Amino acid sequence: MSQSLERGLAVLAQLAQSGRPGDGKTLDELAAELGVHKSTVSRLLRTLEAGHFVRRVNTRHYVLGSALFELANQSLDELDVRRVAQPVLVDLNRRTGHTVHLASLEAHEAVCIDKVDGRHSVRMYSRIGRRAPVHCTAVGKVLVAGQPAELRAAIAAELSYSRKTGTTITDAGAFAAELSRVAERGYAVDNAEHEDFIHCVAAPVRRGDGMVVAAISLSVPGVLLDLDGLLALVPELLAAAEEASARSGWTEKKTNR
Amino acid sequence: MSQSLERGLAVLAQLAQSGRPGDGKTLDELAAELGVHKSTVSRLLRTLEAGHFVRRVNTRHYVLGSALFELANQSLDELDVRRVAQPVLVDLNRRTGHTVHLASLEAHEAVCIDKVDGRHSVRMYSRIGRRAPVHCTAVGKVLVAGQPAELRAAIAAELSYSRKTGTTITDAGAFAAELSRVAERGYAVDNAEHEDFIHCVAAPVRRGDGMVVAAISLSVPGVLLDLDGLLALVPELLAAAEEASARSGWTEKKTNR
DNA sequence: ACGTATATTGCATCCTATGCAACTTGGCAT
DNA sequence: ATGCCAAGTTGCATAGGATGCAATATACGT
Repeated sequence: MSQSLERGLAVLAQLAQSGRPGDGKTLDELAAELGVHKSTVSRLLRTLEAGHFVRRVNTRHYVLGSALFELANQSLDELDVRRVAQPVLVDLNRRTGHTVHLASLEAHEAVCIDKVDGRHSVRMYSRIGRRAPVHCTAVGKVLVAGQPAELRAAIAAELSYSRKTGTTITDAGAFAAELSRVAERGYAVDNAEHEDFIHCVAAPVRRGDGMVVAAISLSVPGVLLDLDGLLALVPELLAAAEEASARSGWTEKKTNR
Repeated sequence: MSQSLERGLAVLAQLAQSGRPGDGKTLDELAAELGVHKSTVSRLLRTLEAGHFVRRVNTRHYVLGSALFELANQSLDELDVRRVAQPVLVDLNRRTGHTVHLASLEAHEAVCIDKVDGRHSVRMYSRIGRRAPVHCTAVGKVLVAGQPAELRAAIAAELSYSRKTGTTITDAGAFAAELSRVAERGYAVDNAEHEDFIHCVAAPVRRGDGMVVAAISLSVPGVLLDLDGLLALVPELLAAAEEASARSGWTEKKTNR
């Protein structure tokens, strides 16, 4: 393990949590937060600045720099499924007015790779790049349900099933049963299992060989639309997921599951 | 300067240029490209993987991971000017059908911080996070023209005025004259100075105290719309920039320039 | 099952990263 | 304009981490 690389990445993570957007952090603040000497932080910042990962906004404050944005966006833009799905997400958002996500599986977590905010100003956990647990999110259930049996078992064995709300699934048996329901009806539901008061439904996006490579979801707080109201939107969600799948090369007659 | 941090960042940069989207690179490939031993790369990857900056897509290939996307997007989302300007960009894009950018100044370069693609499928240099020279881009000219005289002079002195196309400004005197024109008419033009066949117009976005903090641009290839056609859209661009400025707290009567 | 390619790890060594202290620079109050 | 103090930078000695090599382990293709 590379200690100074770890420290450099920790500097980036601290700068991302500035709390004072645009203002950044001073060298002394970073040193205190990371528990290393300010001369060490000064040298790390020098390296990060040279590579445009960090920049100084005045003599005293540091913020994240454009190299980070460029690497991240370049990589996201190259994700085929994200590119082909984007017009579908925008359209679903336009028609329903609610927050739409696209997520993919990374090891045993769901990662948000695109997001279109709903008409209403709603604060949610999700953010592009952010990982979420698969046992209690609609996208997570869809992604795991869509993997080969062996991989599903391996993932299920690795999960910690931590409780997030009163309705969270907290054991492997209940999770397996839920995955069966997801496979059977072709979509998943998150009944405020991950975040209190937030309901989601998600459906799979397949690529040419039928494999589930992403999940599209609709998320909405219960105060705006109750669960029954959200379930009424499932046909539109399924249609959007099929459209995104078609654009990824999938045709329905290939489905064997 | 921190050598192993530099190497770790170089790994990230190499992975961003995979050339085979989604497929990633092997340990041996990275070692060859970076000129270091594969055991060194193995340890760097171990550290990057632990922090989710990198992930393995099978036993042999590495791709950029979600931590990068999360840091980048978290930070971009916190940029006030980007957040308030976004609906304005989307609206300008809807009304004109062309590619709209939002850029800010980072040292003596323009950085794209938001982008809405035009209706036509057009390949352009710009990408969120990517830096561009200020002497031959419309956003660059607007950003520099909008800085205090002392900073303008310092920036102008630092530029290398490298030629990009047949119409690029290549000396300081011509650049200063161009900045005067920009200040006088309130917008800038890029007459294929940065990229052949691509024309742009840009206008300033101000914050509450009148400082220019960003620039909005409209970009279009000459085959879709000639320069005269693009100039006819300047009133809509100016209106959009004023709307974005208003949302950033600027009111017109504060302008002294 | 076997051969080969690729990845990982133990180890010795070199060299880098570190903290400390001194020095420099910048901001602020007077 | 000046002085004081806070913050940032740098020289240096040292500790320890990063490195490459070689051996070993793992994975893939036939």
